[in-house]
Amino acid sequence: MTGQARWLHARVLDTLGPAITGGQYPPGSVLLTDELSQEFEVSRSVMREAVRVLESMHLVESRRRVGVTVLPTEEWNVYDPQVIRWRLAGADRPRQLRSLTVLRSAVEPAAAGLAAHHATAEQCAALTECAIGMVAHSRGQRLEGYLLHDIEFHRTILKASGNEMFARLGDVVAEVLAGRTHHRVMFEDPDPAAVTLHVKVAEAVRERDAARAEELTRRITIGALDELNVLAP
Amino acid sequence: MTGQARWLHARVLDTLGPAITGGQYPPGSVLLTDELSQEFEVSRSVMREAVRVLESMHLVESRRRVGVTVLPTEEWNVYDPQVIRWRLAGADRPRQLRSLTVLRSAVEPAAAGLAAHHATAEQCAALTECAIGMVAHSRGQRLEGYLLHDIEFHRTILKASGNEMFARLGDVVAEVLAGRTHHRVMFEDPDPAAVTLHVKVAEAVRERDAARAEELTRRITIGALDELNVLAP
DNA sequence: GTGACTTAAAAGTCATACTTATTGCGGTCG
DNA sequence: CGACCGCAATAAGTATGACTTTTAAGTCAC
Repeated sequence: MTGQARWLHARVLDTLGPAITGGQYPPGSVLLTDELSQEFEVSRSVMREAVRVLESMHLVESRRRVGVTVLPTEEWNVYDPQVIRWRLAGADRPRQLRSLTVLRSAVEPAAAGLAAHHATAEQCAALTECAIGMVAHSRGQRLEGYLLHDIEFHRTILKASGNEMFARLGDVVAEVLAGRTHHRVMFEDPDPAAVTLHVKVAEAVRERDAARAEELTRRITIGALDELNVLAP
Repeated sequence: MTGQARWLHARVLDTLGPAITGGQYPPGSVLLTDELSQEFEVSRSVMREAVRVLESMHLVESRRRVGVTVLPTEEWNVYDPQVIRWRLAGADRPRQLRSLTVLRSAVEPAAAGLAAHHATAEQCAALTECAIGMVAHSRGQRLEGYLLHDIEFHRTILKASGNEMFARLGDVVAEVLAGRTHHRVMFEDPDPAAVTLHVKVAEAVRERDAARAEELTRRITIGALDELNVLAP
């Protein structure tokens, strides 16, 4: 996903970010810029830029004569896609997946309702196509293909809502869906009920039935929550 | 709110950030680090740190031999509290308030439902106190006092939900409520119906009635949306 | 024990020299 | 005339050293 970052400060962040969100430096820990720059074998300027980025994510706070202090979890910018990725890669992935799924279950039904009003003809077509793709990949251990269509489906709904805040959650939902798929027993086909629901949502949006789109999407997200409760009670 | 920032790079951001989100440098514009550092009379290192922060917010992208390019709006980290503040201070404040209010109307009812399950005794007490405070300040042009209790009420609900993603929206909601109050005709008292609803939500949470808390909160947010539609149709 | 003074540690700032990637130009060859 | 290749100009990236500022913490006198 991130791949070998081009810039030094980004490469430092690839290590330091996950280390902080992963609890390797618990809140209250003090880091020293000079020490870190030696440890990572980069210049102070590079390390300072990395610290600035961490600071803008409210992961750390830099104070004179003290150092760089790791902030308590409540301060973190947990909506920052980078922070989300770091945390999903870490130890408290299950906890993270749960809170994100709860967020989904609040947002996506509302987004679907709005999408029924605002979706363009192209978006309606895209939804139908995604749903068809999901049906086509719903049997025979073709989870990767299924996942791609699933992600695109939800992304399209969020975008078609016409609300910028909803649209920006597309990446988050993609991470959640990918995380779920990749940590499930891989020979298990997706729930047929969920597939049907997606097809019906596409239908409801196309027919401008907001209430139905919202209700059907709610059932999808409730299903996702139930699944989590079964896997990690 | 921000007040004279201690660090130079932060002072640069206080000007440059709003300039970008405000459309003064439209997407595609190219900035040069050297020029900027002269313009702001800071060293290149300071300007580079500022650019790194903007980059981490996905407002700009830095490329060798080209410069610092302003990214299209869809790329921006619109959940970053700083970005939200910058945009609320700018020209498209109404548009921004609307999309945030829609987000509220999706999230807050769900949060209230969860709060009914998870709120501690202290949080229940705080909610009741806030509601009482709102009632007490609901007449006679005491909007500032009303606002403070209103903000605290919603912050408490979001926190009491027990979901970290919801909790982190407390600041956003605070900004929205403040923005709404400060741009309304100031001699108008708050809607009595809204006040009553808050009292009832506090009651429902205390009595662990999730469905009622959710429904009542939904009415509050629908009211907020209606209000927006009246003021800016 | 309290308060004022001193000190030292760490981040912040600045200037400069140097490296590296990339774009765009210009020239050559097909 | 167009396509391709290589060169040079440019702007960001990196490294380093000198200096400033803030502030925690220790010390000394009262």
